[in-house]
This record gives sequence, C-alpha cells and structure tokens, in this order.
Amino acid sequence: MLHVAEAARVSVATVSALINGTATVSPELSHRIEQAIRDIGYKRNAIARSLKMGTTRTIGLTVPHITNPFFTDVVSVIQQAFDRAGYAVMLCCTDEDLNTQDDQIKLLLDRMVDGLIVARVGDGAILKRIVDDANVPVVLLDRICKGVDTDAVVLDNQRAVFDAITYLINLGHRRIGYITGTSDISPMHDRMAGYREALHAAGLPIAEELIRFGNFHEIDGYNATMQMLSSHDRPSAIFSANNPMVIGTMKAIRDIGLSCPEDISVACFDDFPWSDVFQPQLTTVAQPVQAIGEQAANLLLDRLAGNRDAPPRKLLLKGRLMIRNSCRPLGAMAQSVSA
Amino acid sequence: MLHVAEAARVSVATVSALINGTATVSPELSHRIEQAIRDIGYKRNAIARSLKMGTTRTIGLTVPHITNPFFTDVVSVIQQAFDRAGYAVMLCCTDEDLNTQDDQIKLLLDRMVDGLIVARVGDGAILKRIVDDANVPVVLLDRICKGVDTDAVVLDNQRAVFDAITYLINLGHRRIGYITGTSDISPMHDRMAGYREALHAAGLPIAEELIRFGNFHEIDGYNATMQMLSSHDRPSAIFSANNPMVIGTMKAIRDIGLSCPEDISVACFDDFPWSDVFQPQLTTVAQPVQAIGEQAANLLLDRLAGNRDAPPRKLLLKGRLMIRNSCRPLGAMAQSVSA
DNA sequence: AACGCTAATCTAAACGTTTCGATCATGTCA
DNA sequence: TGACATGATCGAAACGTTTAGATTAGCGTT
Repeated sequence: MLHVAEAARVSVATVSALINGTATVSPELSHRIEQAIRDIGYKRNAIARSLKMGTTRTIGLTVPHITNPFFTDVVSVIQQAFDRAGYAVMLCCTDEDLNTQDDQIKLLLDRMVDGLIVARVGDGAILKRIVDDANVPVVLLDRICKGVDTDAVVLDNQRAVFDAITYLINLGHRRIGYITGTSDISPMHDRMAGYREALHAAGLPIAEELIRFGNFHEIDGYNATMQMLSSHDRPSAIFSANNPMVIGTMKAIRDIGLSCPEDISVACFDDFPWSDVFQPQLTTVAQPVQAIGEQAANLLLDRLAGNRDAPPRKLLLKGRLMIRNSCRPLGAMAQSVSA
Repeated sequence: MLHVAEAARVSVATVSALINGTATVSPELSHRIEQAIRDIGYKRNAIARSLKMGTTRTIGLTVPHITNPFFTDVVSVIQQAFDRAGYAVMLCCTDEDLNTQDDQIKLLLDRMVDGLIVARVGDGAILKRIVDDANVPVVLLDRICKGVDTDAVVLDNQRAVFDAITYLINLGHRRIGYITGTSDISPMHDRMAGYREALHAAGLPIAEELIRFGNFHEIDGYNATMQMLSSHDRPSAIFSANNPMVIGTMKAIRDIGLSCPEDISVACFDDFPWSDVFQPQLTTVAQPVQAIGEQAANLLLDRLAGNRDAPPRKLLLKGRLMIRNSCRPLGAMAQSVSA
C-alpha cells in the first residue's frame, strides 16, 4: 500500500479511503490510485487488516471424522454458507479424541478465528473455558455439553432411536443387538437411552450381552457383530448407532455366512447417498443434514453480525426413519422359535 | 504481551525471548514472566506474529466437492498430515466451477496462506498468475494444468480407464456406454482417452451416442443413463467416469426396471467404503487415496520447509481395478444376439 | 585499575493496515 | 473583505508481535 501511495503521489490514508470507500476521494486521485494498484498488482494484506480490525473473517470448524457421511454433508453445507458470507473456514478433524479436540480448538483460537462450530465434543475442559471467557461465539453441533451454555443445534437422538427400535419390535424382533460408540459423548448416550426406552416400553428385557461398545470405526462394528453372531443365542436384528460401524456389521454378517435381511435384520443411524441403490437397501435414521448445517451457520453468522447478547439458543431437530428393506418381519420365525 | 511484561517488570523483548526460546532468560525473570502469563491468561496473538514473520502456518485446500468420496478421503489425509506438522487447513469447495475456484483461491491468498493444494482445477487464469508470481508454493492434485509448471500428484487416468474398459471388452461387451464430466478438466479428458484407446485397441467402433456428458452430479448420471437405456440399441455395459454419477446410473437402471449385473454391467471410477458390502458389489477403479494425500502434503511441506528452488516434481500414481460382481460375462448373450 | 568478553536485558524500529484529528484549499455568506 | 462551513487530503498513532542492535552488569586478565 505504501508503494501504491508513492506511485500515485498520495498518502496511504487516501489509498485506504478509496479501497474501503470510507471517505470521498476526488476523481483525479481515484484514477491515479487505481492505476497504481493495477501497475503494481497490489493486493491488500488481510493479516495486517485483521490485526488492526480485530477480525479475521475466518471461522473454525471441528468434526470427529470427515469421512463419516453425516459430517461430510454437514461440513459441506457449512462451508458453502460461510463462503457465501465471505468467510473462510478452517477445518479440523478430532478423530473422536478429546485431547486432539482441545489442541485443535487452541490452534484455531491462536489464529484468531471469529467464531467456532464444534461438532460432537466431549466434556472438554478447554471448551468450557473458551465459552466462559466468551471471546468468540461458539455453536455446538450434534451435542449439548453440560455446563457449556451456548448456541447449539442437535438432534432428538433419543426419540429417533426409540422410533427405530420400536419399528423393529413391531416387526416381531425380540432380541435386538445394539452397537454404540463410547457413551461419554452425548449423542451416544441419548441414543442408548432411546434403545432402552423402546425395549422397556414394549415390556422386553434388556440383555446386556446384546449391547456392544466400539470406537466409531468400521472395525469396531465388525468385531462387535462377530461376537454377537457367534453366541448361541444370537439377535435377530442389529442396530448400529453410527454409520461407519454398520459397514463392519454388514461385512461380519457376510463373512460369517449369513445374509441380510433373510437371516438378520439391520438398521443404523445416519443415512448415506447409496442407501437406496444397492441391496439390501438399508433402513436408517436420517438426520436433516442440510437444515443442521444451515441452522448452525445461521446461528454463528447472527452472532458474528453483532448479536452477541441474545440468550443461548438451542435448536432441537427431528430425525426421520427411512424404512427400506434391510429389516424383515419376524412373525413366523418368532412363533417357530417359541414353539 | 505488554501487560505480561509490565506485570513481570520486564520488557516485551524478554517475554518474547522466553516464549520463543530465542535467547536465554535468567531463571528469576523466567519465573516472574511465567507467573504473569498464568495470572493474566495470556495467549500469543498469531495474527500479529504472522504479520511480523510473514508466515501464517496455514495452507489452503480447494476441492470440487467434499461429498465425492474420493475427495473426502483425500481431504481427510491431507488435513491429518498438516495437523501433525502444526499447520491449519482452510478448506474451500469449488463446485467444479472455474470462477468459484478462482475467487476462492483469491480469498485464500488474501489470507496469506503459506501454500496451496488445488484439486481438479481447470485452466484457471488466476491459478496461472499465482504460480507464475510464485509467492506461495502450489501443489496440483488430480490434475496437471498446461502452462502451469509446478508440483503435482496425479493418477494415470488414461491407463486406469483403459484397463477397466479392456476388462469389459474381455467379458464380451461390445457396446459400452460411457458417462463423463465436462472434458475441459484433464482427468475427464484423459479418462475419455483411455476409453477410446481401449475400444480402438480391440478393433471396436466408437459409437458417439454411447458417450454422454454430465456435470459430475448424481442427476446427470441418472439422465445420461436413462437416455442410453431408452434407445433401441442399448449398451450392455456402462462405465461412469466419476463416482456420484454412478449412483444416478444405478437408480436409473432400477427405475427402468432392469437389474445389474443381470441385464446390464456397471463399473465406475473411484472406489468407496461400501463398495464390497452391498449387492451388486461395484467394480471400480480405486485411486490410492492415502498415497495421493500424503504425497501432496509432503510435496508442499517440503517446499514450506524451504526447498523452494527445486524443479517442479510430477508424481504419477497408478489406479487399481477392483473387480467385483457388477459386471458379468456376455459370451452366451453376445452369440444369441449375433445369431 | 583498565580492559575486554560474555550473558542478560532493553530500546526501538519494523510488519501493513485503519482511523482520528489536523491541515488546507475552496466557495459562501454577511 | 473577513469569517466560516465544506470537502479533500494528509500525518501519525495504533494493532501485537519479532528482532537487530544498544546497554548494562559481572567477571577474569594483564
């Protein structure tokens, strides 16, 4: 900018005024400055501007795994929304690890992001501090964090799983395997609550050996399914509380020589683009990803626009059971077993 | 930092020296400074640091669509690699649009990223300028751009499709539909070349009505497939040059009342996690996503580490045909047709 | 006692913007 | 003609760091 000012024989203040339109500049000087900008190929240094202005027009976004189709979609929507608003997005993947997440949030704050969208956080001590210090607005995604009182958009996880399990029960299933992630993360906790609630409401016992914990990855789903299917009294249906793990479930079913839905019914949380193309077409709980992403972006953009003092807003969205053909009725079979 | 210095009764230079370890600070002052940092809760301002140092420890990454599983995986690998190296990643999605891409690259450069990984770029004028001005190192991904001489990691697309089409030909297929994205983008161009080369090598004619252009999205694959299947002389196999479009192909086959592979064989570019779980298990060309992401990250990190003057390095990786059960031999059927 | 050497610390100038208040020319009004 | 409002332009301080070079103190040599 200094060079531009010199070349145009004006002060830097005038150049800045022209660029930002913050003051009127005479046509003559305007012309000289524009010429100089072109000649030199000047580009404003956004870092210096950020330093002076105290805003980077950048937000931070952390998700557990971008390869999980739910997060892929949400990230995509959020990125588009902020792109439209002229913001850049810094993306971090936490690998479901609390320490990693805290580190990455620190990394983002170091870089002076103007706001933060944090997906699926555990009870991070850092996060609590951040929100309390209230330097930047934070939106929680997919998770409400006890003690952290801030904007959030989450799914009614318990209800969604309740509906799915109830559907299986109505099909005649009595022994329903449940594969979940570690339950220190609230969606996992709430989904499990939905499972228990549905069994309870139907007057069914809860068999603890049918509940398996994994670490969100395909291999965990595989192992959990293998264990359940190897038992003498195996379940007639399996519900997986996340999407990557259900791939493991399907592979285990295949490897053990069974088939879905003939031998065993399967359903899972989170829809994916292929779900109704291949066989079996998987019955899933679909989250409204578009709405989730947009709402989260809107909440944050609203804060960034200056609405800092409004009380925290919690948005609770509803999941939708996408019934396809991976679950079959168990009427006849249930009778023959009990006979 | 000023406050810390005052509280510790030292100069800011000493504080800086301690924080960065750039000079020895006596134990006594160290202790006072550390105490002050804790008391005040001081955090270094990375923006000011970037301004002074001329480096942001941030890189920019642009991809066409993060929802395309190939790019999802690559983004994930790259993000991890830079996270390990202490860099942040700014992510942009260009939606396959050249203007969007140029805008986003400008956005990233404005923010003074230290380097850039650009996936699947067209012949962007901006990109050429950027690389020529050589302010920041650039790595091209999935694409070599004529006239832009910089580091790149790409697949041998022509060879990969040649292998896939040859496989179909060896199964007895003679009329093979080909669905591609707009061919101004080099992978699409090269893949098409592989298709033509394979037909040519087998002495088969190229039926232009079997080549359909789409815009990379599911709906385009759907429409293209519908058109081909509605003709009186429909193909016995379809190859889709990208992954989202093959979903459309499968849906069109289903909607028109045919089934794969019984009535029509299908294969496509890019593997995905579900490919061997459901039926039909799709035959695909798998790219070595892990290697691609890592190599790209390494090339850029090497430049960032100071190796600026090395000549541009082009890495050419090989695809791998993953043969599953979505393509069936056509021997008997071909005879009955020709009879 | 004068000197030089080393280690610790500080002063002040940069980095590239924005912006407040000052300056200055010009035209208007009494 | 003098006072004054208006509009355009500028000078300089500030944002929070890093760092080159200056300063100071302590200590061993001669």
